[in-house]
Amino acid sequence: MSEEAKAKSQSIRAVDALRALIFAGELPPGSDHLESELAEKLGMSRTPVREATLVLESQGLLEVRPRKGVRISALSADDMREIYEVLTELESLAASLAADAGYSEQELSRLKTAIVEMEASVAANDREGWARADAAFHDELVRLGGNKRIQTIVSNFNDQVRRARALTLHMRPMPSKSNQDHRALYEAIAKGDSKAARQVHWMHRTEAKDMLINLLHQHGLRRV
Amino acid sequence: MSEEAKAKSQSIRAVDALRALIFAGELPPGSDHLESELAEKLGMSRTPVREATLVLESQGLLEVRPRKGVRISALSADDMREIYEVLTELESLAASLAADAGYSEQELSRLKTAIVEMEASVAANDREGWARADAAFHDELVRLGGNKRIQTIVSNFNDQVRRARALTLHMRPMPSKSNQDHRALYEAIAKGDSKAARQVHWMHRTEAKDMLINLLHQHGLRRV
DNA sequence: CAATTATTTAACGTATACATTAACAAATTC
DNA sequence: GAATTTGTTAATGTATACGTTAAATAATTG
Repeated sequence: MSEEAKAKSQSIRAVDALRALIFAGELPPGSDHLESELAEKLGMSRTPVREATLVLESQGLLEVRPRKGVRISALSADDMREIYEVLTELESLAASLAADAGYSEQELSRLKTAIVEMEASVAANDREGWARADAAFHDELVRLGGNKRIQTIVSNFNDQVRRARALTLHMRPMPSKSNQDHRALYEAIAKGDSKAARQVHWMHRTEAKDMLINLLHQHGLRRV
Repeated sequence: MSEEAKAKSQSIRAVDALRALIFAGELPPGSDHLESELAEKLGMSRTPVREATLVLESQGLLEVRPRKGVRISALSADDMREIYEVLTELESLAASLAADAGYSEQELSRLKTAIVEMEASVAANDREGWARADAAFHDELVRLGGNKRIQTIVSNFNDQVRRARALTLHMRPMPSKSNQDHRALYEAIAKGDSKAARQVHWMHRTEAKDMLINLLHQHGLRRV
């Protein structure tokens, strides 16, 4: 019943720690950091840090630039568009697959819970709560799709746009239309209507993408 | 005008060499290899080999299993289905984006060339030639889509199914229907009909997926 | 004799020393 | 004085030594 291995390797610790520092904004987008600095900051030698940077580079969170330090990725609006195009497509596929899988209401309970939480959060004007429930909804949707490759890619890309979402969370209107979309998607999946599920979610994500990109432009956020 | 840096690092050489060994079947799917063996085989120390295995693991070509050696990935029919689902979706998106981009016939010339080559190869009963041209067609399609993230993912996944494609190349009928699909896709892109481009390619890839998976089953290839 | 516990061993994970290389500065040449 | 060359330095890339850990084997106990 133990959760995880307690004794993680330094490399894994380095990956986790660097991710945390990046998400916390302590290693801001566009900033450069030497391996030796990071190693000292994390209290370990360069070796596990190097390994961690390779992993994080493959996930698009940073870029290893020999002799210039690792550079924390900064995304342009265009990068954001590219990522959202992929997210839109793959999540829509996941929605379609989930509908085809013929889940019972029981099996869709987490999806339902997330919807209820989003609605409660909107009513309470709680944006952070809404964002958490929204993330849970999308995670669960992709999980229900059952395709592990989609799960991996979507998870990576969500990490990459995490900052941009956090930045714009308070700039946008309360997402009430969004909640309607989620209910419609839920119904489509429950009914096993894969065409509708795909369509509804595709539109939902496309609107979210346009919203996000407009906000970035309006607020002059060239790279985040 | 020099092509590339001549002096590549050992890590990069290790990535290239291991990929080549995997594709050549010298490191067969499912086989295990110690870091030290690989290091000796490549004539370098463990360090760059370790770094290479991390990169290749992130690309899904192998799996690092502490104290059991790195295991070369072996894909089941189900893995193949997952990968093809993603390939289908993302290539179809690329087709749609390419159609929207409004390319001139000039800019579509490589696509056209690949089509002509595929037709000539079918006429000459040259499967290897057809496979090369088909790969060129798909690569160019994705390039025309213009989304770098799609290019990266599709390239990775193509690497992963490379063996399965090679294995089944001689089991399938000569792909003449396929050539019709390619022409139809070309027309849709040239006309700027993104809906049609997406649809035509989606169906094309879905049929290819079903064909491949059936062949794997029929020939009892449980993992490749 | 089965099951558990100790021992061994081999492979990995990490630190570290050092070689290599690219960026920068200085010096020299034209 | 500009441009090229040379030298310096700092950071990375690589090898290697060694500690750590998990798998396998042997030993022991009930």
